[in-house]
Amino acid sequence: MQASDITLRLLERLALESAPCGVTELAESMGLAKTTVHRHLRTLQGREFVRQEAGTQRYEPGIKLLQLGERLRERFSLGRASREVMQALRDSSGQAVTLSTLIDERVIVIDLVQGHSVIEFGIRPGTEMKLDVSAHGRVALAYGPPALRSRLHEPGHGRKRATADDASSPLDRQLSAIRRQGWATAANEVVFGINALAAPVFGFGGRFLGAVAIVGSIQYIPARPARAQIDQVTEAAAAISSHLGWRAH
Amino acid sequence: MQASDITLRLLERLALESAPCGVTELAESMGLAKTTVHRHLRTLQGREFVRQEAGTQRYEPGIKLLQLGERLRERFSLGRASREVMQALRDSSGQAVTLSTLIDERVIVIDLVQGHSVIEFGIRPGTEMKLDVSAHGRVALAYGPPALRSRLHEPGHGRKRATADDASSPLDRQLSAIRRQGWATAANEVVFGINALAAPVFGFGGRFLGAVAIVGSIQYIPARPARAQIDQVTEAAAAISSHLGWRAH
DNA sequence: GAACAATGTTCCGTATAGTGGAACAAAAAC
DNA sequence: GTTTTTGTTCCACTATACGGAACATTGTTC
Repeated sequence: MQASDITLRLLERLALESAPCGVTELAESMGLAKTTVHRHLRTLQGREFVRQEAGTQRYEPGIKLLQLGERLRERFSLGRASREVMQALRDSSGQAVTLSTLIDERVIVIDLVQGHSVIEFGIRPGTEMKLDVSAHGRVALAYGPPALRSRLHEPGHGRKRATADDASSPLDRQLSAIRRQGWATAANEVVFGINALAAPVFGFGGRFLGAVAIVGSIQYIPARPARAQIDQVTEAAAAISSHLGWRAH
Repeated sequence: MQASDITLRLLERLALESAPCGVTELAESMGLAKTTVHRHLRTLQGREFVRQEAGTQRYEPGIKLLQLGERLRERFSLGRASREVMQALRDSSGQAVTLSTLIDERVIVIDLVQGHSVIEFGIRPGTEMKLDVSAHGRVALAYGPPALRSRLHEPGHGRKRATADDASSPLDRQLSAIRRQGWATAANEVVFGINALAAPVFGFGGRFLGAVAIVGSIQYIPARPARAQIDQVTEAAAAISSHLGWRAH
């Protein structure tokens, strides 16, 4: 569907841009006629998805996207109970807290409680985490559906493995270790100098739903975290799980 | 533009719904053929704006909207400096903190720091506040561009006034009072039992940018707030202003 | 201050591309 | 097992979106 597709591309483009855009500029970079772009912008404007800056006549995203995005946060989020637990974990650990869930077999960060440190780390909600080079991703691999593991072979998703189901491969040993201890870390993997400590969240019947993690400088979250820090995270994860109807034995 | 408009309406509809929707259901409620809806959903799916639930084949919003919405927060927000100040205000006041700004002459809540109370109030980012029956709105009226005041006469925007520019009208007296004291409240106006205390934020050259407010039960924020509480809010507003390049004399 | 080069916007003919009825397959309800 | 739902495909018609060219406004340059 051509027309609608152009509209969506335009919308996305405007939202990702950090300043208002002109018609000509957009038309050239998207390989379309000025007229076409203009007509699409009008349509988007009609539903308040974009607005036109008053002084200059350039276009920028409207508040509709903000409203819809905010609405979606609640829909994807694991209930508001998780927010309270996350804030408590932030207060006790002093680090930023992230919550991820599986959407279409991809690990997506859906919520973030900023840390109290001067320098704030921003893992934007909506960000996809790599499966095997992030704490969230490794927890998902260890506790999530087996189908996830096969995604590792897809291009762009982590290191290749020699054989498809080699139980003694380094990755599988890692995952067993994660299952045994109940948590995972990823020091210097996503960003150098940063570490994350994640633990799984389960729903009714023990179904894997996602992971909570604290994220911070490796100075505060060492590669081998302290017992107390680990307990804070695993207990927070267990607290969210119990709110969602699953009590660990 | 018909096709694009249908796509946008569908997108909005799906985002506002709280559960996945079926093709037939959508088609009937929007007065379109099943075929048409299906084709549009496919297009939306192609750009990851919607996804299809695995088990049942119903449609629901994808993560794209979440990502774009999150991106917009930063764009509309008054810099990340405001977040730190807002969190500090939340900690010192114990109440939820909201930040609003003017977009197209409308007062829009763009950021929210949740309070620590057991019951959390959720003024969702993206929400538009009424001009003369909210603390944010009244601050905008008092300090914002004069054009705002004329919007009061539009239908659905607050009480009508007898004459267009009656300097001695109750509203104008209210606004003068707000300018004199530097803050506004709105007890029991938006929601009964809830009060808000707002103060203006200025940018470079003293241009009005928006307002910060604490929001909470009238039990904690009385109709006539305590001096200390007022100072907390006005000082937070001044702190944000100074980050944005305007230092009150 | 006039000539210029940008911008966003409108007009309009043409051919593409989106619409919806009817038929399809595959589940869910009875 | 039958019936009624669901999501999906096929296809002919016509509405509809595309883009070239001309327009109206702005800001720039000499």
